[in-house]
Amino acid sequence: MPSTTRPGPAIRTLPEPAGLPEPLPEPAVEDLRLETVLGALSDPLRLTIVRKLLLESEAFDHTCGWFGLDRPKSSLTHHFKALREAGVTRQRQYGLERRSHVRVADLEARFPGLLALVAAWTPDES
Amino acid sequence: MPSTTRPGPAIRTLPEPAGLPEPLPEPAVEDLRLETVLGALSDPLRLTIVRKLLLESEAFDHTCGWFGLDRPKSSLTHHFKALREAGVTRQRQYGLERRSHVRVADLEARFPGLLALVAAWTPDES
DNA sequence: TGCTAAGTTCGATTCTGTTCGTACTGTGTC
DNA sequence: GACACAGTACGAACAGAATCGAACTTAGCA
Repeated sequence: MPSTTRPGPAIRTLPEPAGLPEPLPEPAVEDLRLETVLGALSDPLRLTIVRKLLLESEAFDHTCGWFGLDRPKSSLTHHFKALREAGVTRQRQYGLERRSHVRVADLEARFPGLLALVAAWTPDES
Repeated sequence: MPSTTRPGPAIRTLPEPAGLPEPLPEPAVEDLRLETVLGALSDPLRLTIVRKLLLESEAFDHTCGWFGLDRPKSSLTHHFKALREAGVTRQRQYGLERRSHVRVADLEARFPGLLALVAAWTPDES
């Protein structure tokens, strides 16, 4: 049992820099479910996204386009939404763009070590 | 890249106690894929199975029946097979019974910390 | 004002997984 | 030998997820 189970009524956001746009709807830290997060990460494309965010950025948010994924936009919307709704990423709307970053602190608090596995992952080289 | 990528033609089994029945077909350690393992673990019933194996046994193998799962046999066969084919569990045939245990060493070698998350998991209490 | 670009929404299709009934297989026992 | 029992195999029904085209929304800009 995580000791963070009872911080009262679901807090949705974390203290982050400042004056940023509101994050799009996402599960609160204490509502993160292992099975849901694992499900979101059980897809190579989404692993690619999260790993790229972990390794090649972490400065700050990135747009869909930044990833250079060769898929139609509607497919990307789908996957980014899946990641966000599982609680893996946080998305913010900056004008036209929707930028994402990994909820490192939240995930590390609830599932320590999980992100390290994602960072160490390599796509199937077959 | 895992450094264990080229031990020649896939070795299928590990040195275990002795004179045990051959394990049913399973992926070799170096063929374990994160996305596949996560997919296998993204199901509450299978998380229950693996967690129970980790916490309440680890002495040695257990039959399907031992888990006391309230599902038809054909469903259980399906889930146990999914776990085995993903490389999470190893199964051996003992006469009539098919017994399972978690491939702790293999998983720990490839995905360190993952099993700890499963052990810490609790079913949705809603 | 009207274009362009980022991304969404919707809906259709396809794929994959789950669930489970029924029939089957093989071992041990009386 | 015949029965019970653990578990599989097969196949159908269903559910949910992936994929993606097409039409839409909206901010910024010329």
